[in-house]
Amino acid sequence: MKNTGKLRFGLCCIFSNEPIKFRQVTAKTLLRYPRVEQLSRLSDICLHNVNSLKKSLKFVAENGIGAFRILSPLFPRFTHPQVGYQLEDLPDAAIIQQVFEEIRRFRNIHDIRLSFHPDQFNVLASNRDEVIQNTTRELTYHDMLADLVDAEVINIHVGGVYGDKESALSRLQENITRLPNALRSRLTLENDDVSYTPVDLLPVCDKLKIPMVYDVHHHRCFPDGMTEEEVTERTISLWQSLGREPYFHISSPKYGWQGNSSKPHSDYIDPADFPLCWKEKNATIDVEAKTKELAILQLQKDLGLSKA
DNA sequence: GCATGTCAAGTTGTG
DNA sequence: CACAACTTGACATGC
Repeated sequence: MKNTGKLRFGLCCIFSNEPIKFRQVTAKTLLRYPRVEQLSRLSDICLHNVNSLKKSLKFVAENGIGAFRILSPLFPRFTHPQVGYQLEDLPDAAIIQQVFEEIRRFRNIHDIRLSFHPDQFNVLASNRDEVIQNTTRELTYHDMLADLVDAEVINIHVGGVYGDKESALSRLQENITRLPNALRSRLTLENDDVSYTPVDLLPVCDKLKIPMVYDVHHHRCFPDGMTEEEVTERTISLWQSLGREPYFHISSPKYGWQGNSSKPHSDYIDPADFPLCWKEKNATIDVEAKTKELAILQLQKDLGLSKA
């Protein structure tokens, strides 16, 4: 993989101002129609969404943004037990494949780093077999998409503690080692704001050779005794030991840092929240903010990293 | 049109 | 116990 040797920012999933939209459909709606019509509706949406993805990468490349997080329901309800489907079931499968091909080429030429962040239902530490099976199915879907677009990272949280963190972490490790190799090589673990800190995750990541995505906002919400500098260095060495570029997340809290249980993301990133030790690093930083691409462009400006 | 309730899924903390 | 929060609102319905 090409490496620019610079800090790059990542846009998460959707746009604020830019007229690029992704479509959705619920299982409930689909279930009102016979299978043939379900597939035809799904095909329309999937084709629309891959075209939107292509536009997204174009925007990203034109604006000096180096990474893009792809929204999980790019193919809505793909793994749903009643209405789930395969790519080849869709009437537009061939065209969709062709758009994927264009996306892969574009990504490669412009060195755009692609990732996924499967949502909170994916819990590899669960003590319920059903949850593990659903998670595995969902991660396999993400891995298929990752193949189609040449994405590097599938990033998840550990999830629950179940009153015993050691056991949960050991189940996590057990379940990770059972995943197919290709999927495992894309998997990353992210520290969260209520249960698992970098202190919890780094030893597991070292052992399994799974890199950690360091979310500094979560770390500030849920500190663990390590400094931001220490975690940054450990994160970098983990990724570098695998020959890969480190991955960070940044966001600003909407209602300040006062002991507020509710911590929605702010519209923009306060440059004061950007860790000094991240500057000059060779790393990718996903920007999690309500105003999406506007927040990235503003942050690039604030930090003197604008394209121009 | 526009306002409002709903959507597959897990887990936790707050009020 | 109900609900919001989490990486992200969009969609369906009813007026």
